[in-house]
Amino acid sequence: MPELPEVETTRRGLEPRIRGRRILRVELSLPKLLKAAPAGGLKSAEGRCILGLRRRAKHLWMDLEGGLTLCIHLGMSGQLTWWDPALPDSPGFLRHRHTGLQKTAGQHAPDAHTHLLLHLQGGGRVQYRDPRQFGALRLLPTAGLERTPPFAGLGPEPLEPGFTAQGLAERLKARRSPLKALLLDQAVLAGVGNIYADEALHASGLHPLRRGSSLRPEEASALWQSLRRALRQGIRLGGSSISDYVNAEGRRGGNQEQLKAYGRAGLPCLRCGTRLKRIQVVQRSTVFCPRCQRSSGGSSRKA
DNA sequence: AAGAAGTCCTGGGCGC
DNA sequence: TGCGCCCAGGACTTCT
Repeated sequence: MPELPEVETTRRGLEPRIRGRRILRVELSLPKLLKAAPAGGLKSAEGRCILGLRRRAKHLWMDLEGGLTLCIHLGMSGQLTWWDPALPDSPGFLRHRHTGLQKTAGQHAPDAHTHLLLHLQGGGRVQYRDPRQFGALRLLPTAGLERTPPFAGLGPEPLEPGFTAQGLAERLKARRSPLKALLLDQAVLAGVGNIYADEALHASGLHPLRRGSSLRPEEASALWQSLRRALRQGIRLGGSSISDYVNAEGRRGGNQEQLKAYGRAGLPCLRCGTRLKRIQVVQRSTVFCPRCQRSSGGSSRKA
């Protein structure tokens, strides 16, 4: 599931290849992905130069000349890749696990799940592939983008210097929801999803059902630090490839092998050896260590 | 107003 | 070998 580190990895891989290039033609084969656009639809992007690629939360913002920005959200299975006409295509997605074969690395030709192509001047194209179709495309005015729905309500960027432990504590202390729900709430802080929420809670020794209002200042500080560490590590290792995620070159990340909680239910905790438990919190699978992440620790209540 | 629940969608894993 | 069931989940909408 592309969260902040995966989206940032995609941005870093793609931006140098597309900045300063002109979009010649746009092909959108799944129109329902387009949630907002001028009257001309995505055709309005044709002929415009790409000025840069920014990230806000889990969104990618492709700034175009003439004051428009193509906003891309990868949903949970979105892949935004660069296709180079000079390179060979990989043979495809091979069966893995039982056979020991991996998904082949490298660029892939468009298939039935490729919903958007941006053909650039001079050859090459940006490809958007999204098997589960949870992604979203928007073509919006660049000016005031931060104040435009659905971006207006986003919380702070957890890796920005302005995001402090005190700031996180402030945001959590008025809330009675479970920590897990608060970390997933993009209005509380932006860019965290199920993987990094579980990792940060495990690293900070906090039970996912602890209520935000129950945190002592030092616990909020620990969570702040764990969160930033988990996100930074995710970026450093090129993201977590759990199901579909690949970077701009079509390659898998390396962080999935470093995860200590997410996806490890029933396996021993890497810190204390206790079997990790899985519970549901706000309809999301949540893995934690019943020993390292105790629900007590002050004023929390059983939920 | 915060919080809970329903919705979209398809590939993969599993049981039979 | 193959069918069908169920799960995974980001964020929007709807409801209490």
